[in-house]
Amino acid sequence: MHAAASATPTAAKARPTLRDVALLAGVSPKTVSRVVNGEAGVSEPKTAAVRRAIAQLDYRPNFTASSLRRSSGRSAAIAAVLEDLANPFSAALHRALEDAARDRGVLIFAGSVDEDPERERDLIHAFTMRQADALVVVPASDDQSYLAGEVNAGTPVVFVDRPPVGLPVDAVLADNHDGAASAVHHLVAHGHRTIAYLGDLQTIPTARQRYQGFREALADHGIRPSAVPAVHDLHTEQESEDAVRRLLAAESPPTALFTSQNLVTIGAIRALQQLGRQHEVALVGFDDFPLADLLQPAVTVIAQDPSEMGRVAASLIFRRLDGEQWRPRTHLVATRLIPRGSGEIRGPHRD
Amino acid sequence: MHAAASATPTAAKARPTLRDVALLAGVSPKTVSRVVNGEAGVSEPKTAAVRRAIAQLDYRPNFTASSLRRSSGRSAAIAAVLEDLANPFSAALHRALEDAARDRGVLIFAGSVDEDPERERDLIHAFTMRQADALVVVPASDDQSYLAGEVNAGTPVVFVDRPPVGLPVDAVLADNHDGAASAVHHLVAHGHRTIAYLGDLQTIPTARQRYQGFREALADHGIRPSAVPAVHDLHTEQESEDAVRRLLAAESPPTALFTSQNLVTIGAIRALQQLGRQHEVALVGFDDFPLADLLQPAVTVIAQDPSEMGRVAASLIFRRLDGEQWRPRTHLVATRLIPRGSGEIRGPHRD
DNA sequence: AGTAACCTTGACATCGATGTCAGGCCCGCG
DNA sequence: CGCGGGCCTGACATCGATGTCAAGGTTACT
Repeated sequence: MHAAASATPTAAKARPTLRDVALLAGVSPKTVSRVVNGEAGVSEPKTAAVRRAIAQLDYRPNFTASSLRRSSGRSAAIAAVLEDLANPFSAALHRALEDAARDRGVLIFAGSVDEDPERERDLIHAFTMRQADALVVVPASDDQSYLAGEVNAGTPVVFVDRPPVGLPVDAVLADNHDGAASAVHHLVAHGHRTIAYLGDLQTIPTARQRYQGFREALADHGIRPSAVPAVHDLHTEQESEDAVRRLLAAESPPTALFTSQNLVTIGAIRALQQLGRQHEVALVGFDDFPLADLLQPAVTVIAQDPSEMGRVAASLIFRRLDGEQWRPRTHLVATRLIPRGSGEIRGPHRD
Repeated sequence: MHAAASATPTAAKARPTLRDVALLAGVSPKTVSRVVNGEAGVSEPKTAAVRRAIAQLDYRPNFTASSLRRSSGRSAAIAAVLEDLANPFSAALHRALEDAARDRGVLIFAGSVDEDPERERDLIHAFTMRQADALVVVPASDDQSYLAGEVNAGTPVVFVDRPPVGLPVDAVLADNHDGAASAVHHLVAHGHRTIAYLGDLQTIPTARQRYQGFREALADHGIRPSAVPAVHDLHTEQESEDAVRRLLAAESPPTALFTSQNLVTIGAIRALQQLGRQHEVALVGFDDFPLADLLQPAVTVIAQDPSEMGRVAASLIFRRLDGEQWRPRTHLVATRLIPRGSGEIRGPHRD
């Protein structure tokens, strides 16, 4: 008689545990544990018996159970709180983290925040409840002091792309100020004076920094920032497209555009193409994007290096996990101006 | 006297456990557990005391520990084994999974396989060791029977984009055959007969299916597949670019190109642009990509719907997790031809 | 007044694995 | 022959939390 006849037709066989292996191999659980973890001091015959049992049962250790008991308590997983998994910046960052983590057998939990502060907290909450060993965060909220507990508990935390507020942790940021300034210098050098600024939500620190760099660079050339048009809080392609249309319909329209973010850049291109003016209005966009070199004109950009930012973030994380200590600081990753055509369209001024 | 003086200057305070809360609140651990999980039957004063203690200690439940003990054993995390987190298809799929999982408080582990069968197994191994509740897999190996144990243990598994081999599980696939055929019909309808095929690695099932659809559609129009040029195993933009250059330098070059994948399409565009022939050679690419509509000419594509594929995959996963049962089957997700210009360039034939 | 039914509460075992430690065996040495 | 010292091995407690169950106190009823 089959004592425990299956309740359902497709009875799910429970996963074998270390106990099952021990029973089958005729040894104690602890000995199986030793073999699984490659500890020395198990005789040849027992080792063989255990290996046989493992193979026969297709046993796989329960990693979460073992990390519960293990002294380090490490889960060998880190969490990435990103803006949106599907956007190229986040995806490249995520990928760079993965590559760094792979070497150490560490896995990654990732989630999208979509600029929603509440979602940021929920995600981080969920990740910490699952014992993530470290956090990489692209924040959306304006205050992250709620993370102080985690940091004090020894969890390494690194902010990427945007600085932490109210929390002393490492940050890896693009050099937004310098990048924006170099865009302005480039455009001025090509004869432009009336350079419009098109920017993302002012709640986003990077947008503010870029605008700041933009203004200061203008001032360097003796141009009053208030003399050039600036449109803020553009967060979709459509909003940007509309804004560009309005700007170019004005009385003395700008001869060049500086767009402070990807979607804004693309919206601007769309507007320029529809107006047929893409070869006469200069454009420099912040942040590179795929196929920028195949458009006509190809698009001059201030390229960030999300992969490098991910590598730096990962290195900070792992060094802290390895026990290194230092005072939290900000790590700037340089940007690079890539001239491709749209930024080299000449303006009315000699320079 | 401070009994347990900190060993290191930045002493990491251990995270409080349920026991600590119980001690502080003056109740038993079990009672704390009840409050945390919202179980009924705890008196008002004790509930309040527990809540106070939780707030005071900033206690957060250890989710991995509780899922170890819990009857279901669920970890509320699912794993996504993708091709490359950084490519748009994988990223869109990942994002769709995340959105579906979010509603249920489920998190996602994701990893890139990079067409490496060994990496596929390693990743899946790592995910199952961490008790992922389900697997979403874009396979790279040519045999996944090694997953039989997981499937038997009741873990829902869904394959996406490529069919499973040697494993009876659900699959969510784009209609590659039909999509490729519709590209051919479209080009023939625009007067083309000599349509070159440019394809990815033939080891990839989708590439084979697309080629099959291509050939059969040609045959429908009385064109012998052997009469048109076909280049296989292109896996980078560069290889594709070179291949197109060679094809167009031939004696009677194709008047239209069908590119079976993203990178191949982009390499082809690059070649056409460099030759200045992008307005005379027609092109239809399989798989849509960002900014395809901003190129000149804008690129006609057979669009897949990775988000929809992700949604379908998630729905299958969660229905199985909820206990539904059915025989594994393949779910086709339709493709859509998006005419944008490059595919409507007329060829030499009337039709 | 006595007792059945209920509500709270905590003791205890347990999930799957590992840290600790002691016991049994065999070796070699004095 | 006796004893110290390795080497293997397993018993047991434990990680943080929850399932089970019974004890104790109320309440409500006959």
